Amino acid sequence: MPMPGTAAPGRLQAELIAHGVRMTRQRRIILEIIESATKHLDAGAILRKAQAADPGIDRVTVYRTLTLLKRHGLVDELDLLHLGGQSAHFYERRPSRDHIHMACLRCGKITEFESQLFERLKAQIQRDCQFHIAVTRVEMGGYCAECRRQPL
Amino acid sequence: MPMPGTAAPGRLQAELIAHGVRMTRQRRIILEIIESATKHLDAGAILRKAQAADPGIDRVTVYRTLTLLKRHGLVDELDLLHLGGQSAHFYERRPSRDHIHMACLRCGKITEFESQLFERLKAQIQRDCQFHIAVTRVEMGGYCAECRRQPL
DNA sequence: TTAAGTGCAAATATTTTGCTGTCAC
DNA sequence: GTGACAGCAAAATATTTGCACTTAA
Repeated sequence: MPMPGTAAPGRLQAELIAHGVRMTRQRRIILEIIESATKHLDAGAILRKAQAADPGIDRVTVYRTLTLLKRHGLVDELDLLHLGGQSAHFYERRPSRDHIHMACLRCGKITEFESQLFERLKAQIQRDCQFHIAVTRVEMGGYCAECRRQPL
Repeated sequence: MPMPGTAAPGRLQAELIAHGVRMTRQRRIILEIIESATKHLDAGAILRKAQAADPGIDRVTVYRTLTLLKRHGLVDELDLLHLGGQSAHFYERRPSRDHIHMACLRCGKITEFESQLFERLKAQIQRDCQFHIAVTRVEMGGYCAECRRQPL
């Protein structure tokens, strides 16, 4: 049984192929990196991991693959509130259920949280605003339980 | 009576002064632009408006003022899902009540929405996750009522 | 075979930093 | 008067584009 949030290996690859997209050695590597990531990666981190598997992979290929995945709605793009002054984007496989990202402004930890209330909020928006939601991005900055216990 | 979402003119300036921040001609211009904005502005748009009022104002001054405002929690930074391939950030005065940003992926219109359900969601997170929320950023991409009525 | 994809180089976009002179308080 | 601020130049970071070669289907 897959862990929550984890999908069968090769799933992204299968979905892209189902969308009629051509599969290449470079894409397989990049998809595998995104699928097996245990934390949020930015384009630079994906590039570094990809080059560890195949030194010839170019930065541009990473960006183009990310664009492709976004276009097919298979990954979500996050900013995670630009912790640490970063202005890069982070990527994650689109989850089956939307979740909220909590970024600790002190230790930088990112926590994810699913909530039935959030599902209700989306339903309310779709109904009251006649707005059809395709993608959501919820980021909250604050202070995590651990940091709140520590002295300043 | 002020319009919803609108504050007394000079309010940002007063708040910065109250925080012990030095007030300059350039800052006054930039603050006034942010306060009177009717839509979300990015740094470039703020710069252009500022230079219309005072051609000597430098881009760097705009960025430094935005950093200052963020540090004092007086503006929020948004990405608005990078509609149109932008990668710039947008800024808005921090509202008294958090709201959700809805970005139409077809016409680009940004709509804001306040919801008691969202307040409940935040309360749930603070309670269940022991996470103290300092700033929120909620962006939803989708299709607005008008665009849904139009033929493709 | 051939349309799509890759790598390389260069360009673009956005934001930040170092430094020197200026101004708010 | 002095420490914070502004402008200028340059750098750093992040991402995109043009083009010739390669490859998946």
